[in-house]
This record gives sequence, structure tokens and C-alpha cells, in this order.
Amino acid sequence: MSTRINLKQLSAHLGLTEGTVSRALNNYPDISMKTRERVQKAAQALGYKANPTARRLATGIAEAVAYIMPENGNSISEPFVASLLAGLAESLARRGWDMHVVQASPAENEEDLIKRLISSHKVSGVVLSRPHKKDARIKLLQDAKMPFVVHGRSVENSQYAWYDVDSKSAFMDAVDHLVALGHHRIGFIGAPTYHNFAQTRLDGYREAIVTNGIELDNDLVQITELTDDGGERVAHDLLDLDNPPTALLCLTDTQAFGALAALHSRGLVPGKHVSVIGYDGVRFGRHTNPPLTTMAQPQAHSGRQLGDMILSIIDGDDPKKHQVLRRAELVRRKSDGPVWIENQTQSMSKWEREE
Amino acid sequence: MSTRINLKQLSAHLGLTEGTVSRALNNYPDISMKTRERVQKAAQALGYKANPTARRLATGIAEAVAYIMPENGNSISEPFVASLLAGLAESLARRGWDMHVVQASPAENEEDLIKRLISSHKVSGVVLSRPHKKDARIKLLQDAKMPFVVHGRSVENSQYAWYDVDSKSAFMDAVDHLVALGHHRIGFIGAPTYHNFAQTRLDGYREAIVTNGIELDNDLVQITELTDDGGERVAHDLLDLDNPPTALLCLTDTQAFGALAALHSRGLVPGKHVSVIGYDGVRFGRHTNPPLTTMAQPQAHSGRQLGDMILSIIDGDDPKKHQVLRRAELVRRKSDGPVWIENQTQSMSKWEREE
DNA sequence: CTTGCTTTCGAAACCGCTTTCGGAAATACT
DNA sequence: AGTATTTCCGAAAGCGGTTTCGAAAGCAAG
Repeated sequence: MSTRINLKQLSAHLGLTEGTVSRALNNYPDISMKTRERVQKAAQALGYKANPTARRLATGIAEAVAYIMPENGNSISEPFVASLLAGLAESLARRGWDMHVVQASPAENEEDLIKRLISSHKVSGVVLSRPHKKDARIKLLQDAKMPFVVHGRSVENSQYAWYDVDSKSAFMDAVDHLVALGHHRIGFIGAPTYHNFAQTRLDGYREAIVTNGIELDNDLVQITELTDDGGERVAHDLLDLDNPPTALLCLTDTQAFGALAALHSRGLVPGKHVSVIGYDGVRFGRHTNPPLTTMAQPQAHSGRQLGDMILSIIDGDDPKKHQVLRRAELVRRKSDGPVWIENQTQSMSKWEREE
Repeated sequence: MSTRINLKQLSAHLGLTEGTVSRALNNYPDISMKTRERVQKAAQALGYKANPTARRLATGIAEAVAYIMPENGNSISEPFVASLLAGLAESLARRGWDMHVVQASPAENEEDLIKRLISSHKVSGVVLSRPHKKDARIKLLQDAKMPFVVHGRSVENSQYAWYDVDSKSAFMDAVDHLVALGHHRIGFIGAPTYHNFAQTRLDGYREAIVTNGIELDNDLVQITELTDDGGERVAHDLLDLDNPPTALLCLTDTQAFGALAALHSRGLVPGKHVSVIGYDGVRFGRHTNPPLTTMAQPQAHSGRQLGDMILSIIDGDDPKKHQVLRRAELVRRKSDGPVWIENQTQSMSKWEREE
């Protein structure tokens, strides 16, 4: 049984008042250096650690941050939660703080979850992910003056802290890349645009299409779920078009996997007959047939970054000073290639590939 | 600003003592039914919720459970953490408890983490995963009388609660399946056997090999990391053997992905020249070339199950009564097939596949 | 109308720590 | 030497609940 020593015992042992010992431990300036050191040495020796619950009650600081699981965090669609959580936990742990991971219960919507979180006083800050274009949760947090950072952005994003990848540029780059390969009919496999990232990626696609002097064709953009099955279904729809696309640009790698499946089932080879490009850069993309070309988001340390951000905001930093935008980069594997022209002889090998 | 009402205000409003109101709210029998209802109604109306921190301090109950992130939780090797966390969080939330997810800091080993957790009094219970064969953390928890459940099992597993998949049987089934396809030289791609699951799966492999009247060949078992690269590397080693295996059984799907890559780089087609079977049943496996045959573990609701278990143990249930073993089942896709015999004509199509 | 139980609630201690306030001792200043 | 400041610590009041204990009130029994 770990018979933890408490403040009363420690102060009795030292012949001091609890208040004095507490202040000594917390480096109050009104304690002489001599006794401060004596107290800290004794605390160390006796293994004293202030009871967190008591401290939290007394100070009113929860010493914990909540990470809100994205709606579909349990699906294949969020491949990075584990590593993000690891980084976030590490960042918080350096200060001895806890990471709560919370999820809306089945009978509860996302906003109620935030309300509950705010009024519970269980956390000092919140990490949100995958915001909607207009995300009511953000307003709730702002009104309650609850510190928070967002992984991703909503449309109005000037007043809070966020960490995001510039997926609009990424999709513009992807389009440019495909156009350079000769593609003019590029299909877009997207998701409902209440997800802000779905909107911005679509924006990037459209803008680049126009910039490249190609006429927008709404038949070429399809909205579906963020799953492989979704990607597969609408890939078929796109390929069934009278004037089908020669390339498929997908919102996520997961959807792209489905697109690859659709091509296979039609006897089309990805990267040859039809190009496919995903987004995320999940490692598994190396193992598809062919390996998936993708816009890889830099996800290293994103968790730690988010943790450091929320901590400094809780410390009083201006949230607006914490807005970091990173870039995704094209990882060229083998699912993209020049536009296919029937009866032509064309060597795949002239295209340089990863590894 | 959410100006939360506290007990003092509520009791003043009711003309009762704080103690009385508290007891009324907690359904103490020494409060008359009449005032109990009156109090609860008022609490409801005024939106009173007891401050969790204060309650925790007073009762000494942390009302939280810690989930220990597996060492490699950030890699692709633990594909199910997100869904497990979701289930666990849901189970705990039903009681209003928190889920802390914790991780050993870089400068800390797993045992120190447990010690810290125990002495911090921040949680009432612990969920552990991926135990080692002889896991010191388990002994620490037992000695401290800290309730816990293990996702997986260690060797001595009779005295605590666990939730596991019978992967030994799964590997026996996999071997039987391969033998039925004519394979006699079956390579095993494993991981360091301090991981208990690595040991039991190896045991299953060996036992089934013997049961099938095949001589054990230690050259056929290779130990490596739980990554695709690891699998790829040792797959090459196995195929370089003078008498190479005709089938590769892998500890995890992730390793199997690497094995597939190794085959491809040699111009061998998986499921035809060499069979590959993985374990886990990750959805990604549908998209490899060819789709990966695997022993799929039933992971639905495992998180909720673990949550319900830890809660009832905290409530006083005998941990030994909470030991659940589930079975994995063969999901046959296309990476397995009859043993390849050169110069034979053999149709793949006679084998029935998933979908 | 006592006596003896129950029922029902108030009073107070407590959980373990933080923080404000005030006063004694020590030091500084005329 | 006497007064004005500092320095350093003790005392005490929280933080917001829970729980034990005891006493007043209500009730049935004698």
C-alpha cells in the first residue's frame, strides 16, 4: 500500500506550518531561501507530492486538457489519431497534466459535449479536430472563455489558435501535377462540404482547374463518405460518364483505395489507364496495387505541437499568435501517370518513381 | 461565463444544510422521501452539478481510468487504438468518469509510469495492453491493489482480469488451412517473444506444425519488428533459404504487407507462387495486391467491453470472473492458395474468395 | 402521559492543499 | 537609541463537497 505522505505530515516533520511549507514548495518569495531549500530537500527525501485533486480544488485549475475524438475517429478515416494522442500526451505530461480523451455519447451531439465539458470544470483547455465550416463548438468555447486549439480550421479562423495543413494548396499542386501529365478531365472524389477540409480541398481543386484553363465540369465532382467503399462507389459513377475523367483526385487516401478497387474491377490499371491521387500520406499506401501517389501531410510532432500550443494559451498567450500552417508534399508512387491514349505505345518506365 | 451554482447556494435556496442537501442528492436513506424529491427537483431546475474535483477530494475516488498507450501505439502496428478508445470512453462516460490516456515519457520506462500512476491517485483503475510474457507492471498493480484489466494476457494470467483473442488457436487454424492447401514448408514471421502475443502465436504455429506431422525447421521462423519493413526483410531471408517456404504466416497484417512487397520485388505472385497470411483483419488488407488473407480478430466493442470490465472490478467484482477469450476467424481473400508446383497448369479460379 | 424507538435533519469535522493577511523579529534609517 | 521598513513565517479562511455524530421531532407502544 503506497502510504503517501501528505502536507500535514511533512510540515509536522519540519516543524513548520502547512501554509509555510506549501509556499516554500511553490517558491513563494516570502519564504527565506534557507527554509525553502530545507523544505524542498525534505519533500524530495520523503517523496512528498502534493495531492493533485486537492491542489486542483484549491487553485481551481483542472490541470488537464481534453482531446475531442473526431466523429469518425474510430474508422479508418482518421489514421493518425494514435500518433497524435501520443504526442499530445507527451507534451502535457511534461507539465504533469492529464489528457482526457472524450467523445460524444451516442445520445448526445457535439455541441452538448462541449457544453458539458465547459460546465464540468474538468479541463483547462480543449483540443478540437476536424471542425465544420461553421462550427458551433468554437463559438461555445469562445463565449465560455475556455482555451482551445483546433486541429484544422473553420471558415472564420482569425480569432483562435489552429494547426492545419494547407490542403487547398496541396490540391492545387495535385491538379497542376496531373495537368502537367496531360490530364484535362480530372475527377474529384470529395466529402460533404460541411467539413471545412472537404470544402477547402474542393476549392483548391476548382481554383487550379480554372487556373490551368480547363473548364469546370460539375459532373466531375462527386461527394461521398470518407471511406473506401464511398470512394469506390463514386469512382464507378465517374467512370460511367460519357466523357469520363482520365484522373481521379481523392479527398483522402482511404477513398483513393476504393477508387483503385473500382479501376481494378473494370480491368483498368491505375497509373496507366487512369491516374489516382490521394491525400494524407498514410504509410499503407505503399502497399496498394499500384502504390498510391498521394499528397502527404506532415504529421510528425503534430500532437506535441498542439499540446505546446494549448498550454501556452492557457498560460495567457494570445491565441491568434498560434496559428501554424504546414504544407503537404506530393509523394509520387505509381498510381499516377501521363494521360492514356488508346493504341499508343507508351512506356511506364520513363516516369521516375519513389524507390 | 458559466456561473455554476454550488452546494452552498443550492442549500441556501432550499433552506437546508449543505450536508442535508448532499445526502438528499446521493439518496441517503436518512432523508425523508419528501425533501429528497424536493431537493432533487430543485437541483435539476437550477442545473446544479456537484463539482467533480471537490467530490473526488472528499470521497477519495478519482472517477477516472487510465488507458496505457502501447509502446508502439503511434505506429501502424496498432491499428485499433482509435476504435478501442472510443468504446472505452463511451463505457466510462456512462458513469460520468474520465478516460486518461497516458504514455511513458521518453525518459521513463513502463514500470515507472505505473508507479507514478499508482501514487498519483489520479485514477481508480487502469487498462493495460500488450503485456509482456512476464509483465512487471501487472505485479505493481496487484501489489498496490489498483484495479486493472489487461487487453491481452501475460503467461500467468489466472489472477487478474483480461480480454484477449485466442491467437494461438488462430495460428493453429491458419497452419491447418495452409496444410490443407498442400503446404509443408510454412515460414513464420514473428516478433520478439517477450511480447506474450508473439509467443503464443508462435506456440500455435509450432503446435499445429507438429500436429500435422510436419517436422519443425527453425530456419523457417524469423523474428523481426512489428512493421512492414521488418516483415519485408525477413521474408527475403526466408525466400533465400535453400529450401524456401511455400507459405508465409505473419504475426500481424502489417508484417504481411511487407512480405507481399518482398514477393513482388522478386517477381513472385502472392497466393500463387507463395501464400501469405496475416493476422488482425485490418480493413486495409482488402486493398493489397492481392488482397490479404488474414486471421481477423473480432474487435467490435472491445473497448466497451474493457470499460465495463474495469468498472465492475472497481465496484468490487472479483477480477478472476472477468476473463474473456474471443476467437479470430479466417478471412480468406486472395493471398493464399495451393502450393505452387512449377510447370503445372493450375487455375486460381477454383478457389472461392471473399466477395 | 411517559417511555422508547425511529425518522429526519443540523452541526461540525474532514479531504489536502493554496493563499491572503497580519504580526513578530530582524534590519535599515535618522 | 528610537523609529520606519523589510523579511519571514503562523494563523486562518477558503476551495466545494461528503460523512459521521448527535439531537430534536415524530411515532408507536406501554
